[in-house]
Amino acid sequence: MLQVPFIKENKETVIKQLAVRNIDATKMIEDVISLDEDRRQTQTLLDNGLAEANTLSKEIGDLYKSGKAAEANALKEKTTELKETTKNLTERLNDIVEALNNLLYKIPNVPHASVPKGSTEEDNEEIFREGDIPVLHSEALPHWELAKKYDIIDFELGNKITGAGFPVYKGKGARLQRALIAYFLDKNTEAGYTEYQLPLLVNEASGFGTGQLPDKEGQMYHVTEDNLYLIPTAEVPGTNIFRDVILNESELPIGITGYTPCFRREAGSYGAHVRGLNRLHQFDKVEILRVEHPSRSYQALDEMVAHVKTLLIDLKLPYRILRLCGADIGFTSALTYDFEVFSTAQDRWLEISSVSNFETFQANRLKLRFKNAEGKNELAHTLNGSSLALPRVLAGILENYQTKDGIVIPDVLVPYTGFKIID
RNA sequence: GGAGAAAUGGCAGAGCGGUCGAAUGCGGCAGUCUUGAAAACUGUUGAGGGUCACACCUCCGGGGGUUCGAAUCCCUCUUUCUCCGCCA
Repeated sequence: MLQVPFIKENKETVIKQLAVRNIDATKMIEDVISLDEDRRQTQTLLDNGLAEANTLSKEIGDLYKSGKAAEANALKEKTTELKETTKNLTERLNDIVEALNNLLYKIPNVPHASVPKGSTEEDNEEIFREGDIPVLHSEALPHWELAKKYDIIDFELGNKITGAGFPVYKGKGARLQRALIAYFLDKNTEAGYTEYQLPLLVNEASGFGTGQLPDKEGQMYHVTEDNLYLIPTAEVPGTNIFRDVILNESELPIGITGYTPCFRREAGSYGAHVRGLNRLHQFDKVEILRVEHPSRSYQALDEMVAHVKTLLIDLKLPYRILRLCGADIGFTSALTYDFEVFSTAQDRWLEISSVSNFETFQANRLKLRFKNAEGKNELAHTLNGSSLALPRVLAGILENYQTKDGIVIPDVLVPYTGFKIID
């Protein structure tokens, strides 16, 4: 969430930049400012009342000690009224703070200056493209057909065991999946990220910290019995490592990577465009995540983008990078680059990574700070990105690497799979 | 799942219902000393709100209560530890 002092100091810019998301935030911003004003006034009134009560209590204590019980009792009378006032003020303050927070939760992050305005995902800006699109033989198939042909992914079996969107990977399909996970983790570790294994269920506070709660709980599976949520991405447990943490400046930057299954309800999305591996309720993803000094978070974002590029170059998959427009960028993000792999057999681009800088938006919720050079606590910047999301990479490999003899395994993966072809 | 014990500042660890934001030790930071370092000594060292800056207010796991007054008493939740049961 945005910081109130920031909103106050940059009111016009905030409104102008939120317009990039097609939001007219004028009223919300003005309400925030006036609620905050209200908050401070009420707080001051309350504080004065409490100060008076404290003084009275001390006097009463002193009077009792010196044996003047009668005078003490007289003073007690005065506290009754005071208690009533402070109680009312406390309630009023709580209401104001709640209203203020509810409002702040509704305001998305301020887009970076480079984010293009736009009304649909069509307006995302392609900034880079690399890799040759293979020319496939005439009988080339989409990946769900290939999965069936080589018996490596069983969607029907998943339907039986769980339901739609929970595929079962079999034999070389399962092994290829594991190979990709291991490969990505190794590459990320080489690039300086520390590997973590994280919980797959998170509590409410964690969901809140990264912004999935309170508004987007519909995205997550909820275990009501224990009030826990299945993670939609490793970003949630990963970033919450740093909830309520004050780092030393010297500890920055921090980079971590982790593989987790991800669970998403994806309510309401059905149809041809979600066939096969294109959109699942459970999928695997390797994530990279950073905590950065504000002064270099955009440099860090560039480094993350450069790193993800190397993975795709190594896999020899044709890809492009999009700078998301205001209509498509996530609620918590200031700037997001999406990576898409070209799926030849489907003749379409598949999103396989999303790399974002959240600036202080998450840190503010998380209370993730570092002690800066002046010895003051300052919010850090958080960033994360997929490196990479498995199913669509798998789809890309199956489709782009298919030959009449079978699916050729990309060279860099062979040490991990132990085989060179799926046939 | 059952029975007990506990939860205090970066860590360890005191704390009688009033003067406790909290002793003490360690650690951290600054300084003295030293060619430099160590040791020793001196000082300093939680977070949030508020203010131009002070003042002032809040926070001793979370929430609620008793009281003029709560880290201290009561209720409740959570977590941790020990024992039992179950178990990869």
